[in-house]
Amino acid sequence: MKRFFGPVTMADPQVSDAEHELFGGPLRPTAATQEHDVNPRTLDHTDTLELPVTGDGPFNALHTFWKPSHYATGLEAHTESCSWRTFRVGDLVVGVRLHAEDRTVIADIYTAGDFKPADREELTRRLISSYGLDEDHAAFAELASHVPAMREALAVLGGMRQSCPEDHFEIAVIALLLQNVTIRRTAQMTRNLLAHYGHLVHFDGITLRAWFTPDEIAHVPPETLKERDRLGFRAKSLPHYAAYFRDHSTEDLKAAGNLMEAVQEIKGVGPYTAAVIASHASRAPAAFGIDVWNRKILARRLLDANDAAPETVMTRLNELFPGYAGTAGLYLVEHEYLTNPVASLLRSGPDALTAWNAALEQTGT
DNA sequence: GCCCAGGCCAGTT
DNA sequence: AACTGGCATGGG
Repeated sequence: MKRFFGPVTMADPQVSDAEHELFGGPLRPTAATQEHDVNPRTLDHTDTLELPVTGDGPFNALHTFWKPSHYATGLEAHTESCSWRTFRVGDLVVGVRLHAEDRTVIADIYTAGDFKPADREELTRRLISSYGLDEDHAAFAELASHVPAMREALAVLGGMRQSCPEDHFEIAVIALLLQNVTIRRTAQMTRNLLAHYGHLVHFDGITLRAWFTPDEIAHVPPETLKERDRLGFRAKSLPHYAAYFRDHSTEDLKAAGNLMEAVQEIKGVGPYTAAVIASHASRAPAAFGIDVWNRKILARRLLDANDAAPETVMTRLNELFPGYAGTAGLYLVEHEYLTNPVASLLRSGPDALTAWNAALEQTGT
């Protein structure tokens, strides 16, 4: 460990703000920040998948892969024409480079060590599902085309699908970290968890983080999550999340009669987090997790008010887009951020990649 | 100091 | 069932 400034104590555990600066956020003073050089694990090109978009309706590759409203995690990076993303497939860490040619998504796969046929099949299913490549989109497009408040969003984003490269556990953790904090705090907690328990990989010229599995974090005591990772009251919840998703496979969850109710048995999962899991990982188009952020956006766009009660907003959303509240909310929120994205596209070219990689590799463990 | 963030829970009416 | 205070933390 390199120490640039004074002693590093247990009370000085946060990761640096180097990548935060890269991602465009304001900087806090970093006088005593500890900086480590971390060697990412190199993944090799092992496969190429060609995935046709089989669902009907238009397909918008850029805005399916990249969502302007999503905060930076280091798990993915995007340029105008190409995206990189990590996936956990069982215990494997997989790097994927995505681009689209018309209605075919081409996924170059990078792994360390053996990549079995079963892994290939699982990743194929995962990619198709994560980006909704087999989902019909025409019905929503038709419905939305008749709602004036949606017209502009549909014109610019049409063909965008819900994206959720996260599995149920991963998206549940994201939603947990969003609870009752600013995005700045969410990003801080995400950086801490991924730096401390995730993986750093390098493939196709880019360095990215990868998630931890439930097994890899289930043993971490709440005190550590609170004091070292700055999770606040969420520190008590994360171990419950890890245990639940360790013990309930994706197949179990799909078989659950009512997923929204089922996951609320987890301590720290309420209506909002359950709806995020359902609408994202389970891709339920009618589910929408309403929070103080999207509530205000939807109040302006659907009710011509600066804010409104959540029930009022949900009633309006459901009456305008029956069966598609989640999809409609997605379009309106992404449109809100399109001209001023939370995490911008990477410029194409070696300089931008070099800066990106350096920021991730200097962030502490 | 006080208030608010991309909520949830346990304890009261 | 519907309210309420407390929970952690950091920025404005």
